[in-house]
Amino acid sequence: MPVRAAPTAEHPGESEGKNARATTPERPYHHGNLRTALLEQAERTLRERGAQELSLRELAREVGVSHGAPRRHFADRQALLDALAQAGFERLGEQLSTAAEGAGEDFEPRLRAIASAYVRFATRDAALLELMFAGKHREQVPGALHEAAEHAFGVMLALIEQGQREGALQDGEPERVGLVLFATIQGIASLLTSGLVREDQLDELVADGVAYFLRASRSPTG
Amino acid sequence: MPVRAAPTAEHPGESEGKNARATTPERPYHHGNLRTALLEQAERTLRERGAQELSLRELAREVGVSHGAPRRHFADRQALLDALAQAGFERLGEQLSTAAEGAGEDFEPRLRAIASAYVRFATRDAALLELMFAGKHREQVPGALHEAAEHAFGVMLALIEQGQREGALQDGEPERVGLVLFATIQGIASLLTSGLVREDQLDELVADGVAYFLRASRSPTG
DNA sequence: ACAACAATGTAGACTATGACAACAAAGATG
DNA sequence: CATCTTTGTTGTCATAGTCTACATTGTTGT
Repeated sequence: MPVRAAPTAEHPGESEGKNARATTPERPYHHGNLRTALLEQAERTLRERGAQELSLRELAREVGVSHGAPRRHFADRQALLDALAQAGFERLGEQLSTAAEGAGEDFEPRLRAIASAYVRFATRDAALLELMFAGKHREQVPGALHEAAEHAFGVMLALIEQGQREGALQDGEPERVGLVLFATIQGIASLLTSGLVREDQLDELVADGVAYFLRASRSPTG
Repeated sequence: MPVRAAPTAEHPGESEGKNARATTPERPYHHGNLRTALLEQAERTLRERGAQELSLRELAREVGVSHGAPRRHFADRQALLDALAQAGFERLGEQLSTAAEGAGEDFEPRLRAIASAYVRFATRDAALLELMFAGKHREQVPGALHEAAEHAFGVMLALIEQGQREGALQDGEPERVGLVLFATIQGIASLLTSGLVREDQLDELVADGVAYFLRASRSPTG
């Protein structure tokens, strides 16, 4: 079902050259920044209908481009999903950063702010977060994705180091301490997106998680 | 591509009645317990190639049944996935139970055993665990699935209550305390399946997580 | 025994998708 | 302005999910 009747060399269509402009909005042959447009539309669909519903062909249609076009920017469907996940980690990193900065200088408020921001992200973009942590038990985790994830984790690391400098947290490898915190928060997000905890239990759970982490970090090492 | 050339009323085949047995293994028209067979094969494929690769038609082929047959047992693909997730939660619950029982009577060893068992499950059945926590941000979480999940969580709850009776944990709603523990462990599993932590970091991380939980539970409430 | 009836499988059709290849159009480059 | 590269387009193929009509078997009530 060609949208416009295949203009071959023999049948140059209605010679929609530089003048015929009445019939169609006359989209240019080249989209301009198709890749970005696809990613944006994909993010919308992802949020509204989940990853399973994401179809390259449908995206192409929605963006107003032929079904083969996306292939120039994403080798296959998985490549698109990876790009989405990467963008997700970058956005998450930014949101964690701004949350931390917006919470003042002190360690504890910053910690709470980061945890809240993380969970807020999970609430608003559940499907995206799922995608970001979808291991796919895939052998090849693309480098760029891993890097973006590390960067988001880096925000937490910096916070841990601040906590240690201020004496609120015990010393020790920041990565190791950070992973425990990261796991707790991501676990809460996981319980949320899976529907095992309701949204109205969230604040309490986040507060509890942070409180446990802080309390443990102040106790003598066992 | 019919495996056996469509025996219609006009062409009753070679009248493969009760005697003709030389040509084919002669599968009975009714499989007997197709549902189970499908689930088992699905679990294998899930473990080896992930959920994305799961195809009803391929399952049907592998089990030796026509492509429409699965429909009698699973309304659609999602129903199969839900059944897999449910079975997963049931199996997880069992494994947590046996781990706890096998660890003696004391609270702390039991806690460690449960955490280890959980993470072992995540290691062996990463794709399945992903499926179990795939929120699908679906409005309708099937009741049976939710029930199975609650049951698995119940094993943790019982442990929490034991800890409280023995004074190892503070008092408080067990559900609330349990969620923090659950989140931490599931978060670790999440980091694992997503590839953000390597398998050789696991033991340490689990030990840390449990230690944090225990230490926090013994400190004065903040 | 046997005649409905329900449960389970089969076969075919339809649409959609992802992936690929051959071709067309526009930009970039010298 | 000729050539090369990038980006889109169109057509094709295999496969999947889903639905419908039909076949076979098991079950049940009489």
